[in-house]
Amino acid sequence: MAQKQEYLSKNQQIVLNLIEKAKGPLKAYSILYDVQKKGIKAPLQVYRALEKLIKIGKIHKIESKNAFIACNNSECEISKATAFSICNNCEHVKEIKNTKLSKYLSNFQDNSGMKYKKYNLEFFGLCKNCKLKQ
Amino acid sequence: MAQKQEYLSKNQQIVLNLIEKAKGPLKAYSILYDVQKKGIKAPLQVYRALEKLIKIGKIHKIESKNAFIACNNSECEISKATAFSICNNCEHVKEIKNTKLSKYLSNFQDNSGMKYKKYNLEFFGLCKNCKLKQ
DNA sequence: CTTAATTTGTTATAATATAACGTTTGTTAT
DNA sequence: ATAACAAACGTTATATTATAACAAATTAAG
Repeated sequence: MAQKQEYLSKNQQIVLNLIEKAKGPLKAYSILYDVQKKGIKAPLQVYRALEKLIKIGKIHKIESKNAFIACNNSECEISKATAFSICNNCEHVKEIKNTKLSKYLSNFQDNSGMKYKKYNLEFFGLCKNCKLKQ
Repeated sequence: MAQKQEYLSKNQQIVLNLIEKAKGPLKAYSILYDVQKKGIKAPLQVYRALEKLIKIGKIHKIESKNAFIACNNSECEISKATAFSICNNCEHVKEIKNTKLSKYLSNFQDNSGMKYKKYNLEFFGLCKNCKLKQ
């Protein structure tokens, strides 16, 4: 489980800190708003930091929400294998840690002859809390 | 396998025809451009048609590409269970038909107590063609 | 040190998507 | 057939998400 050492630049560190202390996924422009006090002024500065953080696996993008969340899972080495559960009611998002699932998907092969190097899975439903309230 | 009969409105039919005859996923504004000769003038007209077509399962959205593709799969009843393979090189997108996979994911449960009603899975890699060319 | 690569700051703009409004069309129940 | 309701329409304006292009500053490696 060797951790690839990555040195983050100032902007990358600022953005990562914010995302890591957030309760859920953050959107790019909300990140921008929050880091303006730290001197980051333009969307591109945020997007560039996000791009790098995704590349090194520190965060993931929730594609269906255009939002970004800290990686919470040692299984998804460098963002190659991601799975999330998303509550349709409260919008709560959680990264799924499940070895069987990740093995199943990482080894998945269909008849197309394509070898998959990466996947992203998003499950939708009602979380326990919201199920009770209905 | 009873087919739910759906009557499409004029705009919905125009947009669906275009998507169905396309070779791959189409983006909303490219759809708009293509259907202007048919009288559709504004983005919202396209987005409304897309929304309905997704709802009734005629098309799917490829979230990582913000693009729309015709449904090619009797397994994904009303868009509840979708899986795609996406080539990182040529951008070719194909809906995956695989009963085992869809059963596995539809029945997937983790320890969160959440019952999943819907999922979207996107696999990335190199398709057979692009693998050869490398 | 110096060369190359990465990151930065900045302005402008592209691409994607929705709000709000009033009108028209289609469906259902009488 | 018509009233009542729901769905779809057309239109304008605007919100949201993301990237292009360029020059300067910083950092890593030979």
